[in-house]
Formats: sequence, C-alpha cells, structure tokens
Amino acid sequence: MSNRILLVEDDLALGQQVVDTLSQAGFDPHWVQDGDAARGLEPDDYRVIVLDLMLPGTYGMDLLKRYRVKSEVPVLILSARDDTADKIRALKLGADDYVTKPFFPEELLARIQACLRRPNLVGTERIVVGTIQVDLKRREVITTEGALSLTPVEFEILALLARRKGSAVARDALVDAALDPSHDASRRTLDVHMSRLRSKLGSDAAQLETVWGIGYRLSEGS
Amino acid sequence: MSNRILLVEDDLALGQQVVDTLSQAGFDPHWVQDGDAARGLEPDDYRVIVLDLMLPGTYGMDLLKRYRVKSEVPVLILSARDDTADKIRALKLGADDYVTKPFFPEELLARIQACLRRPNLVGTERIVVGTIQVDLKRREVITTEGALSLTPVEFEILALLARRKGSAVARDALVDAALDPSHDASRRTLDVHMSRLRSKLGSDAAQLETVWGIGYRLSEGS
DNA sequence: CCCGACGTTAAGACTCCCGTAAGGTTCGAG
DNA sequence: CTCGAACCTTACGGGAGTCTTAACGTCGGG
Repeated sequence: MSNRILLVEDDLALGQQVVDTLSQAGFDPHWVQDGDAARGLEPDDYRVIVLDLMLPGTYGMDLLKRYRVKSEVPVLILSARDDTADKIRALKLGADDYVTKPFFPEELLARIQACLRRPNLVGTERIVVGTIQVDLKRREVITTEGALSLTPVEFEILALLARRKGSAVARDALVDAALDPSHDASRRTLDVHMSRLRSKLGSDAAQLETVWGIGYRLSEGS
Repeated sequence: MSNRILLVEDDLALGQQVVDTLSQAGFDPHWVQDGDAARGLEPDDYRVIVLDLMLPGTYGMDLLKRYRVKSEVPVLILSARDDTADKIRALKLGADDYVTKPFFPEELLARIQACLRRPNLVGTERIVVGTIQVDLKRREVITTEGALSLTPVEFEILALLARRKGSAVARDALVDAALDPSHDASRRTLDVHMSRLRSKLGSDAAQLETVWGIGYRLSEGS
C-alpha cells in the first residue's frame, strides 16, 4: 500500500516544513490548505491523516467527525492552543493523537510512526495477547487451558493490561480501573488480586510480568 | 511552526546585533534584557534559548537551572570571560553549548543551527541509540543481547542519557532524575549505578562514555 | 438462616534494590 | 613523572516492594 499521508493545514510555512520532513522519511504527503477542499476526499485513501483544528472553511472538528463516520484511518490532531477541552473532545471523536503547536517536525514524524505501529484497539471487542484472549464484550478470557472464570475485579485488571498490552501499567492505574473507590483500598489489595489472577492463568501467567517499582505488564511471550 | 528564540542579554548593542542576525536568518527572536523578566517565561515556548550569564537581577546560572527543571529545550550560554570554571558549571547544569564574548554573530547562528539539527526526543516513546533501544512506555531496554531487566534507578539514568543522546549529561542532572531525593545521596552512589548499568549493557556499554569532570554521554557507536 | 462467592485486610516470608564503605584504577594538571 | 582528584568495582546490610496464605466481612440466593 502507498505511504500517502493527508495533511490539512493552512499555515504555509508550517505545512511546507511538515511536507519536507515526511517526504524525507519516505512518506508521500498530500497537502491541502483549505478545510472545504478536504471535505471531498476519501479518508481511506490515506494511511494517516494529520489535521489542523483551526482552518478556514470547514472546521477541523467537523472534518474529524466526517472522516470517522466513513473510516478507521488514524487521525492526528494539530492544535494551536493547549486546550484540554478541545483535546478531550477530539479524542472522544476518535482522534488517535494530539500535538500542540509549536512542535518539532521530528516529533510529529515520531507520533505518526507510532500510530502506524500500534494496532488500533479502540472499539475492538477481543484482544489477543500471546496465548491469552480477552473478550471485552462477553467478559470472557480464554487461555491455552480453556476459558477461565474471573471475578469482576480480576477481569478489569486483565482487561486494562490487555488494552495496554506490551506497556508497563502503573499500580495506581490498575487500582483505579478495577477496585471500588469507596473503599480506602490498601495498597496491598492489588497484590492479592494479581496473585489470584496468576494462579488462574496457570502456565500463561508467564506473560504477566512484574515491573518493579512501577506496576505490571502483559506481553506476548515472544 | 514558530521559530521563536529567546535571547536573554543585557548588553544593548550586542543584543540588537544578535536580534538582527537571527531575524535575517528567518528566526523570530524574543529579546529580554533583564533576568527577572526571564524567570516567568515558559522555556517550552522556544526552540532555543540563548542566555547571557552576567545579568542584572536573577543570575544566568539560576535561570539555566530553572529552565532545565521544566524542559529539555537547548540552552546556549554566552559569557564575557573565558572562565573554565563557569563553563564547566554551566555544562554540568545541562547547557548545550558555550560561546565566549566577543564572537561573530554568524558563529552564534551556526551554533544555534547545530542545536536545532539534533532531533527533539520529547514525546517520543522509543529512542534508538546505536544498538541500544529504550522504550519509555514499556519501560524496557533492548540491546544486541536481548531485553534486559533494569531497576527503576538504572532505567531513569539510561532514559535521560538516551533523551540527551550525543550530549554530555551532568552527574547532578542524573542524580536529580534518578535518585531518591529523600536520601542525602553520597556523591559516589551514582558511580555504583553506572557500574551496574554498564555490566548489564554488556558489550553495548562501549556506547556509554565517561566525560571526565562533567558526567556521562550515551552515543551511537558510529 | 446458612452457604457460597467475592473483596478486603493482616501478617510473615521472601525477593530485590539502593546506598555506603573500602580499596583499586584512571585521568590530567603541574 | 608524580600526585591528587575523579572515577570504577566489589561486597554487604538495611529496607522497601512484592508474594502468598489465612482469615474476616459483606452480600445475595436457596
């Protein structure tokens, strides 16, 4: 497949800079300066779409919404201000990343490559991590030893680890995701759940590593 | 994207000269004459900061320290005297280059451009330095001999060296980044961690050089 | 009311990490 | 070359972080 990237950006200097950087990296950037012009394009013709929010003509948010209806293409948002509300809105609409101006073109490049590397897990209902399969919709986990019955807390822990598969996940994040916040959860509580989870996972527990001083990581047994 | 450069310089003639040179080269210099005024600025708003050490109000050294806490922005030091002690102190605090007055504006321009050529690594999740790969998200380091398990302190040290790859990183900066501040860390403690890190890196440890009197540098084995 | 399922707490064992001390080595100035 | 400062390495003990087991409390269904 082609390495086409759609860039929607009205700033001429910045646009040229980004186009140059992407070209040098082996991509094939298509640059559109005007929001209205971008409306007619087919999102699926591109591997990634880089979208400035502040545009003449059609608004960036509208473009994002429009693309999302038709396609799963990764969309990376550029924005002038570091506005948290905008950021949250964009991510809720399905944006994959958010870069605040000013930025170095190399940073944008790195993020684009990150988008391409990461399989998109948003909206996925079944995550496969090595020999472990987590079905988020059916709330079911299947390992080499068959389906196992997990408690709600155990499932939430494993689901978060699976969604972030490969990355270290902080203990706090797991506690937030899985444990009842009305309790002053003792920091040791998580240990117990991890322990039980491991024993249920059986031999597949090898994929669940402790990241010392940080938390845990679920990864493919390479 | 903006080409903003912050210039902190009290000498009016010199400052004007530098501003002119930078403007002609396509940069957008912001000139502040007073150290106290420079304290409130956000270092991340600029691509490079050029800092005179001898200032009215806040000392240049203090500004450097303050910026380094918040940001990875390249800082270039100007100094009246060719004082080796000052130079070493500045480099220890994380300055990226050091220019002695008097100088030709073209020389300063060349050094600034050299700083910019170095790719910015903020926001990147995986840094590659020669045969060493540091994955900040997974908290994992991969060398020619496979993945190695580092302790939190060792990882922080290597991560900082990787972010500043190619540059000498001061011992103090590494201590700040990696060691528990509640301990009055003995000056020799870092040595021990570096030693352990090197032994874990195995043959790849060749890329980790000692910069005598300053700190350490992680570079590609070219 | 009893019982099972589940989350939580407590306590001890265990692993692993970090700082320190001590002695050896390398560097660079004079 | 000599000397002192900076750096490297090793070994060790205290302590933090983690694992496991064994209870206790709660809730809901039979």
